[in-house]
Amino acid sequence: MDAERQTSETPGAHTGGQLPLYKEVKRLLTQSLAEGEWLPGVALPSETRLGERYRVSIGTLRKAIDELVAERILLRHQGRGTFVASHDARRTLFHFFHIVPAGGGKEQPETELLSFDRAKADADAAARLDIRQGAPVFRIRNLLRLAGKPVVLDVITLPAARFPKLSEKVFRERDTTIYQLYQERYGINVVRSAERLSAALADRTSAKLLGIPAGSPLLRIKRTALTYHNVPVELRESLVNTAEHEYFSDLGKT
Amino acid sequence: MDAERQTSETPGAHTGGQLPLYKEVKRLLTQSLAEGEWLPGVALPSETRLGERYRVSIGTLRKAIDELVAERILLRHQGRGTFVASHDARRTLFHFFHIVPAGGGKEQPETELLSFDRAKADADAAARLDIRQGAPVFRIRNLLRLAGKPVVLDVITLPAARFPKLSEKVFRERDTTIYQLYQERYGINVVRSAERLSAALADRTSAKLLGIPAGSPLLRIKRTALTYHNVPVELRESLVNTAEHEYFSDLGKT
DNA sequence: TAGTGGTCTAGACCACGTG
DNA sequence: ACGTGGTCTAGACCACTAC
Repeated sequence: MDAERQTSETPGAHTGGQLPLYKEVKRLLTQSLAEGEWLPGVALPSETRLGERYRVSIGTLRKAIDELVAERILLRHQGRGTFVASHDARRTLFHFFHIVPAGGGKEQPETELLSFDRAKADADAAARLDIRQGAPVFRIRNLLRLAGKPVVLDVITLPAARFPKLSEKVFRERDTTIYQLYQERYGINVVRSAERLSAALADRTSAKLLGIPAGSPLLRIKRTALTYHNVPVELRESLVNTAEHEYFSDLGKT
Repeated sequence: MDAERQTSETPGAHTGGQLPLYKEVKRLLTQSLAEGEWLPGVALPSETRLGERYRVSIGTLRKAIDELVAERILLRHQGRGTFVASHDARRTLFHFFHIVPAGGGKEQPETELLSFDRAKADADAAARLDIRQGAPVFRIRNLLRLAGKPVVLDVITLPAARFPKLSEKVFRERDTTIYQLYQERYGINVVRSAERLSAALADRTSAKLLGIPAGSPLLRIKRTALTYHNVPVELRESLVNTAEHEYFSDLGKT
């Protein structure tokens, strides 16, 4: 792999360091991804070539890629190549939008921008975004409709430092998903999210926007979206009217 | 692997069938697990021995086990062996109990049995448990306390056919987790769960049990618990007071 | 010391997608 | 026909655990 590791002459004896070689390769691959060497949607060099680049056997290289594929950071297509996962509408829907009709199936939400503001990070947001308290953030509120009916109210918090020159205009005129916007305009690829759920009652404002009586029960979702190396890039608090929809969670799924 | 597959003499040419060899090995391993050949907590034969048993190379055998480990059905311990995942209190807490204090940390819940009844499966339960409508089921209601305070109200539905001679006494006298009970008494090992969440309002009964005002918002969790081969074995509907707790969901976590 | 899983390598062949 | 990922094998050595 590197000079220190290459001292041994016998094959299969490369465990000199404490970190397995394939983990190191994975780290280097992730780093290249984070630096934008391979952009979302494009194919990586072939496994043979990557093996040569990192001076590891193809088996070791594959093991590194295996893990990135398991984390849905890379996608393999037999006969075509290995690709950087890209935020098309389908991926966002399947991996980051967990609201489904109670009956089953899955539909693409339509988004309506309600407001766009600048603000300062409070203590909680700062901690979760790993920025300092009081740092400038953008606050975006959206209303999401499913089958034409309002179902979700989103409040998004973005660290302004990572999204230079973001404006209401950009948000209003986009015709892509929000994660596609981050990706295309800022090179930020959201690869994972962690969510905490609770129940709440609709206040007057939320109720009116969602077209339900005040005091109706709502599902509250607090999400942290992460990019490569588990760096947080977005906070989102969603209020969901679960009268006709549900949040679907299936861990351990193969 | 089998006669048909062994016709080829050259190594590395075993892809005669449509299913990869390691998938077939995985299926056979899962089958042995489901049949109780290796019980929860015990070590499987060594990889070398299993490779001989299924007449595959150790690499292929390991790839089959890799997937079962990723699904948390097996556990590997370097130097000790590969073990069947077992429902001790810790595993249940970490992999099947997603309620955490809003502040963080994780605590073991105490369970109080509220009622134990026989009933007939309605259409929905029958469909989810893959049994016929009207088939006999057990219905168990539990109150779960965290740090001494009531937080969760559980209604469990079990297909009676899979749990012969289950009685209130058994449930009342257990000093283990419920999934340990299934495991030890019925040889049923819950390995995965799928959950659907929504928000609801506390009715009078629930409110009284949880010590909150009627009309308080509650998180409703509908869980299907599955054993090997994704066979459903338990339904559970939980009502959670999320005033001081949250449901934690982290898909895609490595 | 012996046995187990963990890592790494090298090479052959198969299946798929593209031209 | 060619290049890509997918499967399978065989063997060497390392790291950990138990005795």
